[in-house]
Amino acid sequence: MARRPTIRDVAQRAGVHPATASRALNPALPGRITEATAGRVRAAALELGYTPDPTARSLRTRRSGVVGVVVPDLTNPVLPPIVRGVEETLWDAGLACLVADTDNDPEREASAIAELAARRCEGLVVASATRDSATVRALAGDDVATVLVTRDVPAAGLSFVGGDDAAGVRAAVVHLVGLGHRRIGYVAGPGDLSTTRTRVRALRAALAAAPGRPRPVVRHARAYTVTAGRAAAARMLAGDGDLTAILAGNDMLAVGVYEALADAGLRCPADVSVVGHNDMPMVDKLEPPLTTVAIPQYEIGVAAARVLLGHLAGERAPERRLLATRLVVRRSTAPPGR
Amino acid sequence: MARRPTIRDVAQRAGVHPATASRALNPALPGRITEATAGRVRAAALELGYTPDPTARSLRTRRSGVVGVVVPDLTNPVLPPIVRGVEETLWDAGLACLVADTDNDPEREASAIAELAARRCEGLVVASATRDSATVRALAGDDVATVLVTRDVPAAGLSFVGGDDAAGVRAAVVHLVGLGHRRIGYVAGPGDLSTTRTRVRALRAALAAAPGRPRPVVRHARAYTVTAGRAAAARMLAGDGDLTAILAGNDMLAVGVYEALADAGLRCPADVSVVGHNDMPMVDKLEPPLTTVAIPQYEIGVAAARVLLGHLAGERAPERRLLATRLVVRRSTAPPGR
DNA sequence: TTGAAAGCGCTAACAA
DNA sequence: TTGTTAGCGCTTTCAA
Repeated sequence: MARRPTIRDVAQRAGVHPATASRALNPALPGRITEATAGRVRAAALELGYTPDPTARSLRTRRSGVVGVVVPDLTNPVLPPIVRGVEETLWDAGLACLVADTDNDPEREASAIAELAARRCEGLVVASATRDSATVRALAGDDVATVLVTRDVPAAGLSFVGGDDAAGVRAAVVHLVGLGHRRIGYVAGPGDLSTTRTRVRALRAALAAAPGRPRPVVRHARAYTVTAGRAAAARMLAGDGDLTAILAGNDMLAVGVYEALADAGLRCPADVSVVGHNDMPMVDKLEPPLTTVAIPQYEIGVAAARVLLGHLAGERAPERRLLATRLVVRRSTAPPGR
Repeated sequence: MARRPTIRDVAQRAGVHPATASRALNPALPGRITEATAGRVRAAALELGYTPDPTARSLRTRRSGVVGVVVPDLTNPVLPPIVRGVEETLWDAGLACLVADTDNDPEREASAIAELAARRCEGLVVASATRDSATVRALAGDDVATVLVTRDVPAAGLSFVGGDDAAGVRAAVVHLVGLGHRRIGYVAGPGDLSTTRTRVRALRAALAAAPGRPRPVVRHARAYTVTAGRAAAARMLAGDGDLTAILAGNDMLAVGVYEALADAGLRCPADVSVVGHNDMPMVDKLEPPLTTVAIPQYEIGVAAARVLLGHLAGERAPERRLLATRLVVRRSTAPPGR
């Protein structure tokens, strides 16, 4: 027998009907089977090295056992830990992950999601959504289980899992204000991402609540990249030269801020303190090591997978989970004017 | 019609037989179709929003359209660019990627590959292989198309794509020797990985060819991680205190070397020069910026995907592709004894 | 060029 | 508890 064994081969060998063999190998199916026959079937399956054909099973059960994972850019160090959390959790639940990278391109997001739907993914984990993504919003109408990660789409009625960014930014501001800073700038990411909005809003609120109500100075970078951060920080330093601290929308931008400071002949933290967001790998090795808002990346991935599993199990109501963030103080922040 | 349209719906609407509709929508199939009927079928498909069910198609054609990608640890910054190269190239060829992370665990590698095989992956891209992986070696006997990436399994008769590490290490040694270094240490990775072997062998050969034939000092780290690198470098410094330069098996280890030097009160590059391998993201932001052997990560991924596509197209002979590496000189290397 | 019939491997529904 | 029948949606073979 050169070809792979089928359930019929197993059944024949065990002297039972294919349907019986199927039930014996799959206890979840309706119909109790004698332990005796079940044993014979299992033995036959083992001897033949039988593994069920997932394609045939999918066709019959209408369940593919596959989940789509859509990421904006796997090269961004924040994402791999999240993807790992998703992947490991789903894998343990018997689901495999089809990963698609959109390169932050809405068109590629649309085609990726279409292709994943065409492949009959049972669920979708989407980390690439812009706030106004029509593609993602359309998912809410579909019956496909969906969880947004990190990047939310307001009012889409979809589940969302991310870090509690507002609390993180608040802690960062409290930290800086406590050190004595009153002139604080914020290098934000692109405005079409929910993360940016959330963080900027939290910044404004935190400053409004701080002693002396420092005026928020906000500049948007064109992307969450080092070069974009450098450019935005340079503009900020040119416009508001008296800043003593700069928060960055994420760690990539923070590295850009470092570069802009160096360009301007300013030292960190002696002249300007810097705070990042995400605590991505390696930022503790920068000079100076970066103070940043740590988000539980792996746990976010795990939580997203769990929420998705809930939807696949029949839970219809969308869920929002904000996981605790934590300010990690390193050497990029210090009292001003030293 | 709440349910998705099938080929029968399309056929009915176009007034033809399902088989005809199938042929009309899939020109590659045998049997020429009149442009007139083909047009009607296409129109019907468009109106109904028909997309073929990949599951049913797979069952019939025995092709899943899915490729498995097995990585040792997505969190390692070298891998994401490679995975992106693989994923984008395969996606453009109409293949989707199932990604599995083994966490550097041979057992998980075995179960991942088994599961991917059970899911009828048409091909496999394996970046997790240890030199003696029985699981991977068994793939050579199977008929499943396989490409090893970065980590080879000698004599397995499988295709391999990676960087030209030997040339890279040679260039690094030439660079150090040119600066005047004669006492050079090598912090190697685990010995069960082909990358480690290749790089260590290249180091020995390069030193043997250098003026004065410097004696190679090699210590193995237990894993390609910062902490393991730090420990190995500490042992090395304790044993051979007169080293003026240390090459590291990869950039993670190099960061560990930085830490061990700091622990020992030594400065880089004033006291000891350091060279890494891979040029992973952010190592140019370390203090000092790391001199390292750059491997074309994304291109390696693309090349691996291309080789796999070749196998899927019928090419049986295994292929070996070593992509050019390049020494990137930054500030972690300088003449000795300053 | 098109239609008819069959079947990929599995499991759901029903019957015994 | 087990067997029978049928069919998931598609494509392939064969016949017209």
